[in-house]
Formats: sequence, structure tokens, C-alpha cells
Amino acid sequence: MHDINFIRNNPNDFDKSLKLRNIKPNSSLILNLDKSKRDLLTTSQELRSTRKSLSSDFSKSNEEDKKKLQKEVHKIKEQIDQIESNLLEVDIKIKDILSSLPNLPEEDVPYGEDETNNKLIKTSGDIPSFDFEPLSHYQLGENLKMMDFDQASKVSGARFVYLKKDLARLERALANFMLDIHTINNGYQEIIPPNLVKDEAVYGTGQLPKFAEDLFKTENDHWLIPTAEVPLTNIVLDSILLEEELPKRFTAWTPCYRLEAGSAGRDTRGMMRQHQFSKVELVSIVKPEESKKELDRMLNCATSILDDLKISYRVMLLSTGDMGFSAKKTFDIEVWLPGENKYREISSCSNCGDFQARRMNSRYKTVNGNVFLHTLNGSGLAVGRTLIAVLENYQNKDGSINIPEVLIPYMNGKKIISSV
RNA sequence: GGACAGAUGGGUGAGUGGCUGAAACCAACGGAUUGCUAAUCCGUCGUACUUCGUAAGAGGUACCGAGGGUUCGAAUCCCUCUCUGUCCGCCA
Repeated sequence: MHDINFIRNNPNDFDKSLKLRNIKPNSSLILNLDKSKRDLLTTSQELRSTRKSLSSDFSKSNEEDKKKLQKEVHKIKEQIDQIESNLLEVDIKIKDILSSLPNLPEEDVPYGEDETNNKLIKTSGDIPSFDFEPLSHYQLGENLKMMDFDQASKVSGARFVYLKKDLARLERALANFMLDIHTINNGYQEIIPPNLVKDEAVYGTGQLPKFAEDLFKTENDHWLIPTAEVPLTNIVLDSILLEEELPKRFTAWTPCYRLEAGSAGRDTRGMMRQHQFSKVELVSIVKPEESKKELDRMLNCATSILDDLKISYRVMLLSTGDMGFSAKKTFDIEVWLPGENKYREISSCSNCGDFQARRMNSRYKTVNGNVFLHTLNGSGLAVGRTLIAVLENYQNKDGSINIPEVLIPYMNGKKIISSV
């Protein structure tokens, strides 16, 4: 949600920033509506004031005056009703516009229409070489008979999978490893959040109202979370925090449910793009002046997982056209997948500034009043895709998989996954 | 699912039609005082929007879970919904 005061005071900056996100200017439309809203508001407040003072005279009046007063107030009431219904209409229009415009990018975000303008920030690790043709994760998984897409499609349809035996264990090992790092080394508080949430929560983080078609909804009007970002960030929904509570850092391992409506035909094979996947999420709630450095910190927390797993990756700064709706600035971490012979996204770390906080009405107390918080979220990491990366990077010629050293304790001491 | 009870400012809690934006107490903050810890006294102490003003500031409106209704006037009466608590039933 955008700050109407900012738009009033900086209409040109607002439009310029929107233009960076390839959106046409909006400020004059918004400000016109805002002007008429305030006119209506002033009128209605004056009428209410009159009504109040007339009413307070009532008990002191004689019978005749009482009748007059009743009549008069009736008239005023009709006017108020009329004006306030207009007011409501204008207010809804303004909110509709404000809540459907994406966040404004930070100054150092490169301009671009799409991912082709993303900027490479760093590359880590060498691209591994194999003395055989490396297989894709689904070939490896199916050969091991630990990844079953056929049965999943009978039971649940396309874009689902059964993981079995050591691969099921590996998924759990990865999640536990990530959670341990983030809670013990990185100061995140572990949470098990609700996986079904209400409209308000999904609105708060910005998936609603624009992106309802990407989400699963229950018959009872709950949404299945598309990411733990939603319940974790909404921990501060509609609340006023004390300064000493900040920063707040939360992590959770949850399933994520996505309809993938716009991606028919894309990544149809394998575990790359599923309706359900698990992810370890990181969320930080910080003071406004601290969000920029918190984003760097969060990025480091996420990349450290891949460093520990000894898998190569690169970090991209997303261009204005490739960023998500709520983000001011986003880094993607892309992991090297030998089976695809390219980098694929495994994490996205975003600073949302006060954009979500305004929608959630989340503030903290300062001596100068209550101030909107800044929120950040990042994957740390997408567990399903990390499993893919481990399989493809640690594969052997015979189709077995070496277990990364840091995961061995989490695999009950096992060092290799094989079908025998 | 059934039967009750409840929802008031940071907290406890008073308030059943007008002088209540809301008592009192606690917490918090500012100050005074006692040599320290503590105690006592005085003061301040909700939010949002808005009007006037360069500003300091001065007004106004709304908000007592949410939304409707009754009334000249609603925290207070009526309706609907949501949530919380207790008991019963069912259940991982």
C-alpha cells in the first residue's frame, strides 16, 4: 500500500518510480480522487458537528422547539447519508488503485522490462565437471525408485510427487539443517505457523487482491499459504511493537501451495515446479533505517546454506521489471544444475520497505509517534529445489548420490544414496 | 455440532440513552523531594482523519470487537457477523 501523503507531496517522483516498473502515471488520478474525498469529508464533518450541537440543545427546549429540532436534524441526516455514501465510493476507488500498484523500487535497482536486465552480483564456486553425461534429478530419482511421479499423478494429478526412502529423508535432513543454521547461527526464531490463512493476511503481504489466481482456496474461505512469508510476516498484523522488540527474525519450514496458473507447459517434468513444495522461509521485521543492511544480512544467511553444501550458485539483483509486487529490492540466488546445464532460482530475498506494514497496519512506538515497520522475506532455501541441486551436483556415474558432508549427521550417518 | 457467558484506552476494570473520548487503579513518561535501593507528591499519558496557520499551535469529526438499525441524541437499546471463554458431544 502506498502512502497517500507521499503522493501528495511528491507526485512526480511517484510517477517516475512507477514508470520504472513499466506502469503508467497514476498520481493525477489519485490526487483528484483524494481532493474530492477530502472535500466530502470536510462537509460531512461540518454537518455532523451541526447535528451534534442541535441535539445537545434538545433536552433544554420546549415541546414546540423540540419538533423543529427533530425536523432540522432529519434534514441534516439525509444530507450526511448522501455525502457519506459518495465519500465511501471515492474512498474505495482510491484504495483499489493504491492497493493494486506495486511497490516503488529502490534507487540502486537496475531498470528493465524483465529478467534479461537482472544484474549479476556474484558467482560462487566453480561449475562442476563430470566425466559422464550428468542426469537430471528426475532421472536420478526415478532410477533410484525414490521419486514417483506416475503414482502421484494418479492420486493428485499433475505437478505432484511422492518422495520415498532416502530421498524423503534427504528432504527432511535439508530442512533440519537449514533450520539449525538459521536458529543457531543466524538468530532467527523458529515458528510453526498456520498453513491456512484469511483474506486479511494474504492482503497484508500483497498476494491479494491482484494475484488470487495463483493461490489455492478452500471451500471455507481460507487460503493455502503460497509461502510461509504470509503467516510469518503477519505475526505483526495490526500491532504496535516496542522499539526493544526489534528486530524480529522468524524462520519456518512449511509446505507451500501454488496453482502455477500462468506456467502451463513450463518445467512440466520433475520437481522443479510443483503445486506443493517445502521451503524454509526467513522473515525479518525491522526499523525503517535498518532494512537495507538487513537485506544484505538475509542474503548472506541464505547463501551460507549453499556454501555449506558446497554447491555453486550466483546472486542476481533483479531488475525493476522482474521484481515481485511487494518488493523494493530483490536478490535472487540461482543454483547450478548440471542436469539442466544452467542456473535456476533457489531463493529470493526481498526488502519490502513499509509496503506490507502499511497493508498490515504494523507499527512500532517511537518518541515521535507510531511508525510503520519495514519487512523483509527470503527463502533460506526452497527445500525441494535444494534437493534437486544436491542430486544433480552430487551424482555418480552409477546413479548413486553422495551425501554432502554437512548432511551426513542428518542422514543417520549415511554417506551415499543408492538403489542397492 | 449443542448450551451458556463475554469483547471498553498499554494492562486491570467502571460505565444501561444526553454534561462520557470515556471513572478508578496499575504500568509508562516528565518534574519535585529524601544522602543510595525504595518511598512520597505534582503533572503528562489512546488512535486515525481533517480544517485553519509559514510555523508554534488552535479547532473539528470518527472510533468502546466488526457491520447494519432504532433515536433529536448510542459504549449504553435492537439485528447480523467475527472472535474469546466455560460446559456437553465428536475427534487427531
